Amino acid sequence: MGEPEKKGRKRDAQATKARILNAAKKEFAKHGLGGARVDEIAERADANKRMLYHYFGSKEDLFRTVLEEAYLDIRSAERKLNLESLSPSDALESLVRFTWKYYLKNPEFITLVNSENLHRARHIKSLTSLQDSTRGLVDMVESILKRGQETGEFRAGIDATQLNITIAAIGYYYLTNRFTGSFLFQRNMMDEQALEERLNFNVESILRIVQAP
Amino acid sequence: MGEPEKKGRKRDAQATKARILNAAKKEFAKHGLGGARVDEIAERADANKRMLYHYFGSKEDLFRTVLEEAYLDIRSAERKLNLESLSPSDALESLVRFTWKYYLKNPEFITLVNSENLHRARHIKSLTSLQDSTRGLVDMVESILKRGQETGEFRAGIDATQLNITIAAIGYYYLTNRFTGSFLFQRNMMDEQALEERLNFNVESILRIVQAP
DNA sequence: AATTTTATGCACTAACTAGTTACTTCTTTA
DNA sequence: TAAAGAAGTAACTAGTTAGTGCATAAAATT
Repeated sequence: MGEPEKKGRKRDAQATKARILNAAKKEFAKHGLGGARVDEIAERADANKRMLYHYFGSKEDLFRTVLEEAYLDIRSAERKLNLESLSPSDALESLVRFTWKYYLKNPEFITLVNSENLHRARHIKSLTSLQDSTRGLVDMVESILKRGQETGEFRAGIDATQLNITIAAIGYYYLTNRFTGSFLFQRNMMDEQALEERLNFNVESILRIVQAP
Repeated sequence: MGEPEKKGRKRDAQATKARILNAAKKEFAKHGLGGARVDEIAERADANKRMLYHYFGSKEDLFRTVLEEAYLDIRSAERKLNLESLSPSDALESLVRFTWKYYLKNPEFITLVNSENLHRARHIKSLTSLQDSTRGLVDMVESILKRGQETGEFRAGIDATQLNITIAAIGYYYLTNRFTGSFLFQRNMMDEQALEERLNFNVESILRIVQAP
């Protein structure tokens, strides 16, 4: 009864906008940009389609906003890890574990990124804020690598962007292809033990890649 | 003038089927299952839509056939590598390089797999032949790992499926996300030098993951 | 040559979809 | 409290889309 009923609900632009955005994220993640239905988004947001167009302009503009929020959210969460305060190895391990868990808890992120790449990244092209926060992530890894070289833990000459891509890749690929993978490999890639094994394999892989001989 | 004109073309079921399949692969890869247009496929195949339904039953059945062919093709190409005749390290390096080049030359493969995973792998679920050929690939890697342990090149306890997934991941992720990546990292991920650097990074990564201390 | 089977083409439909028009209701503030 | 503006709704439109009915043409078979 504490839930706001549609009839009795007070007018609240912010809240309506947020509901639409949230419903859109789910719908776009589930069906991709092409497969998503504007009517479905409006209905699931418990809002009117006219409101959706009022606040977001078009289906594609809505998609752009959803993408922007998704990217800003993961980059913001990464910054909160405070990797500077950890040893280089621990910092890298933390990042691998965080990335994995973020993908696991936010499976929409992966599908949204896939969809945006199907459309050749044309929606985010105008969002330079995303470039800045990405630069921040690369800098963070670069500084970890530098510290690791200084302590002698890590070898020299590792490209921070390449390592970043690899850290994302080994989690992302496993999870985005979990449906075909579970069928083809004939093992349930999503049961608890399988997930734990994969994460451990990934942590070990990244550390082996950077470790000094 | 040597090209078969639509009017004068002799009837050839096999050829028509193949043209439709080829056009479908391109269309599905470009727009995903949901975004692909049946009319467009028929037109690009220089065939009639009626033929498409005659041979393939439905859009989804056509998609299934395209997927099956794509998977069988990569698995078949992998088998031809003859990795058994190489040293364990060389075999693994060959597999990494081959996988990368296959994705690069067949970008539709990646998009098709992404699309199938968006649909929770429901189309390939009936195709047990794909499970068999996947099993073959895992066995191949397993045998390389075993040989490597025997020669002392590789450490023990590496899971062949995990390694397989990682080999695919580090190439696949880079290429499927090349559009968002090029924008976010502000570097052209597809220029010749970038591709070469990535491939070298990947070969080195895989070898470091398996190498004995 | 007659008959059957397979390949091809056009025109149609029923359902769906992004976006809009025209309107009402609530909230704020001059 | 009256007016202005913001929030919300229902019904509609114009264009698409997957899939089909039906007729015909070319091979294959008898």
